[in-house]
Amino acid sequence: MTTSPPAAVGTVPPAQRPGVAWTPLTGAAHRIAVAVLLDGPLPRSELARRFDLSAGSLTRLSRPLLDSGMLVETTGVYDATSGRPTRPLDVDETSHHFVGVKLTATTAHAVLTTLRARVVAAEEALLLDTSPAGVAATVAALVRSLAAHADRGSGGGPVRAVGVSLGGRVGERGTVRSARYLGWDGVPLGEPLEDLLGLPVVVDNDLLSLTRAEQWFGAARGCDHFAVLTIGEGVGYGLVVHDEVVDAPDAGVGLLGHFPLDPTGPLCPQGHAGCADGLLTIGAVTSRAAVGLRREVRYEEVLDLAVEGDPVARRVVDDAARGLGRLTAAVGNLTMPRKVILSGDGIRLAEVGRAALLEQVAADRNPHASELVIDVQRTGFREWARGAAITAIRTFVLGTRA
Amino acid sequence: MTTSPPAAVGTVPPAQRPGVAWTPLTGAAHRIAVAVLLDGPLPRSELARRFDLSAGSLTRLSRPLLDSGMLVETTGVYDATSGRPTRPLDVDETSHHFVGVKLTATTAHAVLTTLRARVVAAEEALLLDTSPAGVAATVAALVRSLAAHADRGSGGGPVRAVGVSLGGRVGERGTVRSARYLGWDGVPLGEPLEDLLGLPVVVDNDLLSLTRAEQWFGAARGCDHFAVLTIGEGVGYGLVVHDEVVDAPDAGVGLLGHFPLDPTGPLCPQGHAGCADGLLTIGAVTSRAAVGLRREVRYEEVLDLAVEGDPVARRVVDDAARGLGRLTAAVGNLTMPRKVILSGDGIRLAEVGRAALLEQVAADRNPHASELVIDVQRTGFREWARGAAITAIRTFVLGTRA
DNA sequence: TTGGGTGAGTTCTACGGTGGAACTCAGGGT
DNA sequence: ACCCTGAGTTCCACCGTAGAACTCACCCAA
Repeated sequence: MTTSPPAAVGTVPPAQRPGVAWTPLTGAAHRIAVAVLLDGPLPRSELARRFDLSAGSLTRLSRPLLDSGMLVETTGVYDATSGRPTRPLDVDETSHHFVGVKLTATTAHAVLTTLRARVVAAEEALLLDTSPAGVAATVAALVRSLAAHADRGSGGGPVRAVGVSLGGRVGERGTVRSARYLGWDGVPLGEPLEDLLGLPVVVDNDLLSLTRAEQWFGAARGCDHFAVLTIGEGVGYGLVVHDEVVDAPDAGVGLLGHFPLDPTGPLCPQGHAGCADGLLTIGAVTSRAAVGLRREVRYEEVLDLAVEGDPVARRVVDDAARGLGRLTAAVGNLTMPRKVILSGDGIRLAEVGRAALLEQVAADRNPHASELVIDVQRTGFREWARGAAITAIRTFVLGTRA
Repeated sequence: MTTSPPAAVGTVPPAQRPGVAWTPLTGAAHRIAVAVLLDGPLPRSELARRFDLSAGSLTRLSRPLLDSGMLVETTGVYDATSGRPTRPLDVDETSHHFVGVKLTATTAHAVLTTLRARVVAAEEALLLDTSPAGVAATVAALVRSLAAHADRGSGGGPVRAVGVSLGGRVGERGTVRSARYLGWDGVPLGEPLEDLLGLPVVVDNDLLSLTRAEQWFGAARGCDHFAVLTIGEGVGYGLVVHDEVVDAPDAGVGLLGHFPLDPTGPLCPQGHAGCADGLLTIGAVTSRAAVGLRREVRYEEVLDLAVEGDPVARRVVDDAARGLGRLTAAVGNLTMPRKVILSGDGIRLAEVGRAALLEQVAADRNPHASELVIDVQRTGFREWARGAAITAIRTFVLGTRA
């Protein structure tokens, strides 16, 4: 989808070489371009080794990429070895920009990034009107504003594509099949936005988007087998095996919410005792704390109180952290990843309750199991939006949403 | 490994065409041959569609395979459609035979199979001497006996490779890195056996072997995302994602044994309450039943008593089945497979306790989750040995153990 | 200063796998 | 007897690749 040729939005793009599109590249040339994008400046010799190609083939393949300006030769980077110095190939990351928009029930968070997913600017807007047309209008306004920012930037390239992520299932051609928070069901979002903006728009599930973002430009670079767990309003889960995101029908839509963690724990609306939703989410933590503290509290306040040693907050936080540890260990035991990335808006829990978390992971892991790297990533809406931008980058570079 | 040219064992092989080996085939020809092996007779036109090749390429690619006798043209199979009838390609599965041997603490179970993993004969031998040399001698005797059987068969081809599977980690070149049941640690098994037999020998973990067997010639044919759970002396687990077995360092060595299932359940030696080992294994079921029944009982007897309505046996079986249901649901929730295959020597539990099993799976699955196919496979040692044979077939066909 | 060593990158050619056009083949339907 | 249809064949042009022979750019040592 969204294979229409990228068109600039807003003012005319600054002086830009003719440019070869990434998508129609042949197999080997495409692999080379992607490798350079992901792994920074790389000399032709390294690329030849990596893809098992001859040096001659690399010269042949890289020339049109250089001629079109898609890749550039970096200068001044020398290897420590003897022999002729390498002239590594690199991408000019500012030659293309992307906008990522993360939709929540109330707000649209947007970022402008370069081709390498470096965030250049950020904006957000309240979603006063959550009708499809209203959301599309808000998103379009954010994109236009950020695109204008990109055009004002010092010689940078225009916005090439837009990524939109939300909690819900997304089908073909940018259609939102169901989005609980927005109350949508079978709503076309990508195509109306493309019509409004004249730009390719990719709509994707927020968790799959974040997971792919970690894979390409995040904490899981170079790791072909990892999982992402997020806690916030709900519990999110993404899985990458064999260097590919697991995109099963159930992926990314919070089906882990009722994973049993502690049968003595609090009840959830569906009658489960101590399931993930009833133990780990921001709402679960604050409402448990409120019961003990006999007053309403905000999430950050509970965490602060726990740090200060308040017994109620400490207990609530540690219980939740133990639950998260159990969930992390279960993911580790059943999917056998090298790494689990803990993330989400409520993930400070994993820092405040770190001891309880690690204790539970250790208890649930087989002592003979190989080490499981647990990587806590403080993320906010900016990272979710960046994930959406990376989905747009992937579409631009790969030609598909996957 | 085991790339030495296959040599016949025992008598001279019966009249055999020159034969092209599977392994040095080029990419496309190899894919075609494997597809024909796995998916039965296939016409060239179907193969061309499947691999996105032109009809001309298919003629070119299939000719040497037919000339060498690796593939044969089947006759008399016509499509229902109009046009010229197809002449599907097939393999002559009896042109090559394989031996698979499953090692337990006390016994070596062996089967002789065709290229399509059809079991032709089976034998077993007690492992009176569990020293590496003793086991190798026993295995070699079994292989020689079955190879002689293959030679006596009506014009069938000789044994081409041998697969050995056991519970434990297996390293490079057929070295057993650790095998709890045999008390081995860093024991070379594959190479001594190759020397004894003059045949390629592949040693593999029994669970990965069984999982790959289900993938190629078992209940998971054509399914690119499934899990295998076995219960017996221990709890086994294998996972296939993106059509490839997850071969992490922890795969196949029973690390799920202490997966928490029921915190009110019985204790295991490591102090876990209600972990998988303490609830699901044959030993756990029989010892719990023995406590309630005030006498020693065998596993099958417990299951029979449960069928007859004995309250103690019923309770023990249902508790275990619920635990298995919880484990199955956890696998489903965390790895999102299309199918979970329940298997192993103790799997009759899943039939006798079917209601409790399904009830627990339903309770732990999100009601909005997509359907999870639960496939209970009554397996015995014959299937474990067949799994080992399929590992040998894979090595013969693919040239690698994976 | 100069020449050799070294590994990066280029040029050119032979080769092998591929698609596609034009063809034959073997059935069914009218 | 004729055409239609889809399977399979033959042949040729094309394209991506490896490999050999080459140049290039730097370091080092005499």
